[in-house]
Amino acid sequence: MKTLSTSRPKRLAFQPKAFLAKSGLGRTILDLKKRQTVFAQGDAADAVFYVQKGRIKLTVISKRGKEATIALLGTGNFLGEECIAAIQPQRMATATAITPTTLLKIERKEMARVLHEEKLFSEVFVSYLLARNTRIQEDLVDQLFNSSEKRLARALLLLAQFGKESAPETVIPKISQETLAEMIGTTRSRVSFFMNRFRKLGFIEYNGKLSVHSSLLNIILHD
Amino acid sequence: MKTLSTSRPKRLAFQPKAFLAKSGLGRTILDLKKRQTVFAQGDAADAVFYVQKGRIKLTVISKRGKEATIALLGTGNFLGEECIAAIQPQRMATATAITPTTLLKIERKEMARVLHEEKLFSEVFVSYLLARNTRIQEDLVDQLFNSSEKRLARALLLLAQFGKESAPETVIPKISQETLAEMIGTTRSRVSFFMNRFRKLGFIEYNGKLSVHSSLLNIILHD
DNA sequence: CTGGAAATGTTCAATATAGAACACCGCCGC
DNA sequence: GCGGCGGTGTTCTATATTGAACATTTCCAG
Repeated sequence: MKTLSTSRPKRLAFQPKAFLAKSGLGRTILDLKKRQTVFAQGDAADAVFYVQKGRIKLTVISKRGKEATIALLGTGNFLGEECIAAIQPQRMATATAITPTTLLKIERKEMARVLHEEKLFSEVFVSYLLARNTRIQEDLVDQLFNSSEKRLARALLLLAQFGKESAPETVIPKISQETLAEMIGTTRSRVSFFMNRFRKLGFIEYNGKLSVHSSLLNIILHD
Repeated sequence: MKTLSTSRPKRLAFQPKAFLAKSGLGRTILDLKKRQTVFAQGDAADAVFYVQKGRIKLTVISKRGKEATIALLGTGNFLGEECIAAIQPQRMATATAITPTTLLKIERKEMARVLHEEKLFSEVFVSYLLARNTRIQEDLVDQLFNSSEKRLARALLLLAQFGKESAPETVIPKISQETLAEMIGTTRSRVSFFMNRFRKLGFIEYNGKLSVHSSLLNIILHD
């Protein structure tokens, strides 16, 4: 029942779609509906995916059946890279579409080949890995330092920026309290509690749509 | 006051020392004493380091002065990779030697060049990034799912394996309860409490040296 | 050897959190 | 309109955790 991570790709002068097409890769295109899964935790891992459009949720399930959301991935993110290095690769998380999504599928071997032969692609991929690294690390630090209230504030702020270039006050795509709880590592009742507190304080608003006042939420987050 | 991460490099047929020497890199060798710092959080980031020998601790400090240990890095690990991708790179953590340590220093530009021109090096580096990624992710999941008691058990198990190939019962290099607390995200008094519980239960022993019975600790960890 | 610093064991009250339980929507299919 | 059913708001109790305080032990430097 837990997690957090809305990875934002670096902006690069790189057209993966065109590139992948040219290099004979990415011939395989997957279209997923909401709630369809790309792969499940424990599956054999033999391909990497690239998010062309849409949103993917990465979740892990514990022995006790608790669920944690490791990351939300959007356009320009890679998925399932773990298969490249490992000897006998297994998916460590379950990937599920949370909106209609288009993916490019790249077979493991192909990925290895392109990584070797295409400098530009390789460079982009390394950048991506570095960015993701720092993102996960930030999430970890957040967990280590902050209370669940602050983690929620941070999660909302990150969601507000997801896909957008910074906007002071943003409408957040529909996301259940249950998922939020999984993202920040707490219970739904706790999320409900804080959401209402934030609302009373005027940090967020929601009837049908959820919108946040980033500047105000930031105050909570930074003390 | 918090964290966790003992990254283990993949074993690869690759002699970084020889390689770096050959490619005209790694001319700069740093020898650090215990407690010396490589770089500090907030510093400008203009070089990557490679651990030749010894141990490095990565820590982050929060606004409130709490400290978290993000990772322990040993032989074969890279350090400060974040400078490669970012536009105006800043060190996100402080790196401190916890044993006498030898590092190879690779200037940012040099790193970029080698990454482009040396396939083998590039491959090793990507592998490293992937391994580190999954390691941090595991730490995050650990935080999201487990209680501080289990996190401590996990930290001890990981320390026992650090550098070694699996050993059922291992002596762990000296590490303070304070650092352990920073690694798993709790207080020292809590660590002390659990350490004594583990000792009473026969999971660990310590007078001068600390040694763990991996199989027993594993039971705690996996329920 | 000796004083002080650092690490450790232990306690305690104040809080935060988990987890389960229940009522209440609001929407949708039929 | 009638059931559901998923998402919410809310409450409550048992635990876990913090954070500070203090005593004791270990470790060194001089």
